[in-house]
Amino acid sequence: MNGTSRDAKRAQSARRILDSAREEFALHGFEGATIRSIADRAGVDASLVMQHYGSKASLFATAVELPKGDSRAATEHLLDVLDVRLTDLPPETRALVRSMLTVPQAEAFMRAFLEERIDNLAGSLDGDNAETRAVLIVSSILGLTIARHFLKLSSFDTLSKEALMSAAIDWVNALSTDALSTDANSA
Amino acid sequence: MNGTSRDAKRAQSARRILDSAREEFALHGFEGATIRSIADRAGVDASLVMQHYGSKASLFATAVELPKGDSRAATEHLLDVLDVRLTDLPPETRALVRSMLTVPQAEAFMRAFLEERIDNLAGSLDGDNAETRAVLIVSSILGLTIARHFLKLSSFDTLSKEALMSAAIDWVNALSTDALSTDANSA
DNA sequence: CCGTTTGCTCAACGCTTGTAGAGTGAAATC
DNA sequence: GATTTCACTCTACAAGCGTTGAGCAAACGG
Repeated sequence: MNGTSRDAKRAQSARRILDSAREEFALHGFEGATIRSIADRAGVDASLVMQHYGSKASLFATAVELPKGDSRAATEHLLDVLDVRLTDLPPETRALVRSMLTVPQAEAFMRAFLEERIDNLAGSLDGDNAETRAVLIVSSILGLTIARHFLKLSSFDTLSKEALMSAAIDWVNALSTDALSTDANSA
Repeated sequence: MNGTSRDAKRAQSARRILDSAREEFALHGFEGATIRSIADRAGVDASLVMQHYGSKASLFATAVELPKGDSRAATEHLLDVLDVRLTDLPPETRALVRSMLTVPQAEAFMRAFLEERIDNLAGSLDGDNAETRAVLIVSSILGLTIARHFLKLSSFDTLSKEALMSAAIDWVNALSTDALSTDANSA
């Protein structure tokens, strides 16, 4: 009448596999990570990975699934995002970003995600050119994320997180409060 | 006594292969592009690619080699960079960026490139926190480039290039002229 | 204690990949 | 015009990949 020992064991290994997948995808991307490397990391045979998740693609899809309910993106929330992006990234986010330039599926997912972010942000910005400024903000945070966590530019070791946050906040505020002129000294 | 017909033909096919390689690497990244797909695009056998460039890795290295002599990066030049990043990217740059998240070699190359850019820019900026602002500028241009040319966010279709340039210039100017306060209303 | 179920491993497949070497046919040399 | 040279193709190989199905041992239900 137990009924938990077997199921629990299966669920546990499924979880271990998923965690390993996230880490491998985060480290090496979709193509770089192999079913075997994921299985090895989980201390398990490669076949078991298939039996649990069907295919490498669907494993990636579930590994990259974001925690959900993240759709509020007002300006104040933006600072939290910025904070997170400057400190640490969860493995599922790292996995998604790592593969977005080489895997069409990940690219599409990322595009949809960022476009939603831009729409929400543009809606909560006052003044002219709301969408333009929203695009600028979201793109810049993306660039900051990549430079910091993937390219690991040495400046991020040297500079304090506080200095970066402070400058970034000022700059986001500049864009958020419509402090922009409509004319500039172009070359 | 001719001596040019054969050499010329060889040089010509080498060139065609290199162009094909750049395009394939730009489209699919290092791992996604195959020697065979490159050879096919060049209308040539896969073995010839090897005989010309030795290995896939060295082909990628030469395909990604930037035109050289691009090391001046003053603030005014920044606007040109921004302009280029918002209009079109040469295939070698696309190839490099495409693979920078999955190929360690490309990642290292990109890091070195951006760090040099940051150093130069920081040197030519006045005021406090020059390096912090330089990091912010360079990272943001990177993000803009990725969002525009790789993720192809729909906003870039809607918005005019001029509007984006104008906003981006204002914003770069804001960062360039030290118009930042050192305090902000954080959450 | 028996028969069944089932989480897991083993061994193997078909395919694609980068790469190597033999072969071919036309251009260059004499 | 015979011989050499060489740009190029053909064929093949070894390794790695995702994926599959048979088999095993432990957990279950009676």
